[in-house]
Amino acid sequence: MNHDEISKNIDIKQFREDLLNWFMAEQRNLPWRQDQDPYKVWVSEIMLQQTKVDTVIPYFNRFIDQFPSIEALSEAEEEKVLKAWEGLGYYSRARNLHSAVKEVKEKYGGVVPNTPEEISTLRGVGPYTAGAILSIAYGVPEPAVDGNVMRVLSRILSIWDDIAKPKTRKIFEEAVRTLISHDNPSYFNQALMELGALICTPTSPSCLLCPVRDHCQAFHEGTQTDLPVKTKTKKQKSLNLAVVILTDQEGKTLIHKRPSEGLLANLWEFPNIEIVQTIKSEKEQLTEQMLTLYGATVEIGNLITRIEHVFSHLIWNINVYTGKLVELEEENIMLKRVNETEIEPYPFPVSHQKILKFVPWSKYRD
DNA sequence: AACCCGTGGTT
DNA sequence: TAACCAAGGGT
Repeated sequence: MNHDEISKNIDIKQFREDLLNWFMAEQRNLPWRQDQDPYKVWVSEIMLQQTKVDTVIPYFNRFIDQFPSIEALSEAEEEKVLKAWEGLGYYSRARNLHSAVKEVKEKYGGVVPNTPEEISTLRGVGPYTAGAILSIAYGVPEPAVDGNVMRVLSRILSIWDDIAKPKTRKIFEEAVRTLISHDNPSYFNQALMELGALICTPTSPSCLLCPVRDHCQAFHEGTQTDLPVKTKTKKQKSLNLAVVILTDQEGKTLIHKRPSEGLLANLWEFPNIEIVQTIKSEKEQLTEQMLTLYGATVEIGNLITRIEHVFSHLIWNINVYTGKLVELEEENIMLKRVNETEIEPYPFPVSHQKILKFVPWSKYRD
């Protein structure tokens, strides 16, 4: 959709004016809108990926409090960064941000780069985030196309391409390049997203309150709830896990650091295995696998609870057992023996925070 | 391109 | 309640 096709249906100048006037009057007062510090804009944009504003606010405030600058974050230990991210999900965002901030410190003298080419090389900064930081922090007229923008513009411009397809984003980027205000790219991009969050919502948009409904083709044609077109996602797969809370002779409990790649990378958990359908019981499988995986000789006790945890793409059905640690072949960096007072610094995913509630700490408290 | 990667709120 | 949704990126 090029400039001529768009200007045929829309008075672009009037559209910008209506959108910006609405944003200046109605924008929410958010912590990352206090200033245009590129570092804070960056942190907020990473946290806001696939995550609601209300969820991000407390995390953002604590994170900036703890790591107020590029300098501070670049000197932090990864374990501390993951702990600050604990519960937010998509933990590779935290590890990528940490790594990219170190790179900005070393390679760019601590100054976030202000060109699309340079900023896009940073880990975790894709097309959306690059455009968001450049426009919001530096006033560069780059598109920042997220789910909101695709929903809003699919309605305004009556675009029926499937927004689930990766290449569709380019269509919207071209549209934004035509529409964007060069006087205020920051407010223009934020206004499109704010409109998507507050007015032009997915299921029941508040068209009667919309500042740009006069420009909206979908509103004119009554197709606003048919747009955007988005094909279905496939449903999650289910996995059966057995977790064991192993207690040693001193009454300490064993925790394990997950691998540095894949699901919940570098987070801590209780020893666990995937249960497969065989003749062997769960307890037998646990006993064997604890030896194979951890070099741990164990006696499995009772099933103490069952927990379900839903991820975006899979479901864990977890059976939680108690157990005794009889012998550990070797002490390992990836294995730690902890008691209740020592557990706090370790970052756990929410799935294991649920399990944490069932650890029988009281059994060996003095 | 298709799949992996979390979590919590809404419908 | 199952499905959907939210300021996406990496592989």
